[in-house]
Amino acid sequence: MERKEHFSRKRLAILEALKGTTCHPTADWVYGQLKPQYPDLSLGTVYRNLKRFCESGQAMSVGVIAGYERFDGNPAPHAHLVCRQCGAVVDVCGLPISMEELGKLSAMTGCQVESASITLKGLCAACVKDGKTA
Amino acid sequence: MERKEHFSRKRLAILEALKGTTCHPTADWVYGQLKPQYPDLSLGTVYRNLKRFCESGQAMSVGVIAGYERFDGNPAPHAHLVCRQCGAVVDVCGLPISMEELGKLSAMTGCQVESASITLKGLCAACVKDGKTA
DNA sequence: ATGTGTGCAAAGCTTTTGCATCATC
DNA sequence: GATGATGCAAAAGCTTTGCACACAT
Repeated sequence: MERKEHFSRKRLAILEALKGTTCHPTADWVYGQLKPQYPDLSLGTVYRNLKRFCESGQAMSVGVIAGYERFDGNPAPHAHLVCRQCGAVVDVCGLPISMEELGKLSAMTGCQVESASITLKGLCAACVKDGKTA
Repeated sequence: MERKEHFSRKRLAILEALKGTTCHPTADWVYGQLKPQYPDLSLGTVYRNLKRFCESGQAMSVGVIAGYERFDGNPAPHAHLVCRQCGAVVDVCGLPISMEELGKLSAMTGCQVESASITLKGLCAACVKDGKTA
């Protein structure tokens, strides 16, 4: 009993929308982005597919920020900065955690560390420029 | 107009419950923990106070894990490991990010990095021992 | 006394899910 | 023709909130 996957246009469109942006969108953002082109798109479908992508490794979740789950179509490990002012999530390169460190941690703690994610908090470049620092 | 804070017993109990555990509880866990001693405790009160503690810096949020927000009464910066099997959140010492690194990142990206949090995924020590590794 | 904290319960919100229908293989 | 995918809408579930009352100062 092989499991066949039907590659629907909408699924592909959702994946492309996700991979075509670096804004780490919410399900609703993807929905709004695709709705004009696919008027009969359903929000449930967006949720179903995003979840599917995360499980299959084609995408990942950045976590729940301000009540909304944020997704990331970039599979390469990298850090994120969450702007406390505008809520933007921006990629940050120069990940300072190595697999070596993870191995050390595993040995020290008795846990089995499989992956690490770094989340920074602060102000994004745009908000820094605005100078509206609270 | 100074703002007076009334230190109610329940508020103190909630804070103590949070600081007295390392399990990074949910609001519901705290509620269940205190309910026997405070039969008229309300879940809303737990939520209100946890939120308050986070805003005042007496506690922090570890984020939303499996649909529940997890809280941490330990103000010292440290990493967390989320067990993908049992959902436990355990503290991990030996934080490999320095303020120096954060400064570098700020300069490189134009952002203003204010704090960093590291979240590891894998198996907690207990689940490693059980050997039920999927 | 005054103003804050709480209980209760309803509302709010994102996300999930069931089922009939449609698309893909 | 089968089987997987989707639309629609209801359900689920955590969290928030309004209001009247109780408590701390």
